[in-house]
Amino acid sequence: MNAQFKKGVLELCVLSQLALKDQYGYELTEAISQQLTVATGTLYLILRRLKEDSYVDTYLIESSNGPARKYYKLTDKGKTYQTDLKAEWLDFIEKVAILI
Amino acid sequence: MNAQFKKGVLELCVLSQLALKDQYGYELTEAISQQLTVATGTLYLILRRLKEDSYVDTYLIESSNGPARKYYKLTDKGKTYQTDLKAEWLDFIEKVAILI
DNA sequence: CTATCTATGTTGTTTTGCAACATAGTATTT
DNA sequence: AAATACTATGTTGCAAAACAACATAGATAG
Repeated sequence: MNAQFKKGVLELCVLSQLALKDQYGYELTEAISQQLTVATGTLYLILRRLKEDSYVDTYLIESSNGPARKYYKLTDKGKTYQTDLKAEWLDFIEKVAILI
Repeated sequence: MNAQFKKGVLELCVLSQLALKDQYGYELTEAISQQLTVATGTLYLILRRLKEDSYVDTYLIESSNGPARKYYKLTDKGKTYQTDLKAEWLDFIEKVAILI
């Protein structure tokens, strides 16, 4: 899969998945991997960026079958960002459709 | 406009524009700028890459109002690449649509 | 006790677009 | 003649983001 296509869009995918419900990193990796190939480390980089920019908050929950899970939750700022970024994406692919 | 969204897609836009007809750099810049904001230097970098990879050939034509124009023409390899890349793009945005 | 699955994280590399700058021919205005 | 603007091509340094590879660690099955 063309790695360049994903630039910026993976972030939107993560935000949109978190808009559905709080999820932990590994869970997100599996959800997104059903559609797109993505390196495991990449998701954690995106999540760290999102937290640094206050788009998400995190909380730990114990797991019965492995290490504790770090859940990610959209902040209000994150919800706004997700809405804006999605609109920008839809506008973008429309304009590309005209060109190609 | 989100610069990251463009990664890889600008190349497809250039290839698709050249699939319509041979064009010179400045002409391509104006055509693509009608839909997407793009720095002038960026187009020339893409065109150089495409030539290095033998996706396009070039030829010079004199101009009556300015310097000579370097026209870019898709090679057979370039046509195949354009078709494949377009299919990959359409598949990609479909998968993103499921996630967001 | 070794392998496997779950789970999170770091580091170095590569690709690509952007801003800024450089060059140059032609035409128009001052 | 000089300055400005438009057309046209190109280079350089920088920043963003994904990838591959690696590191860590708890729980469980063989």
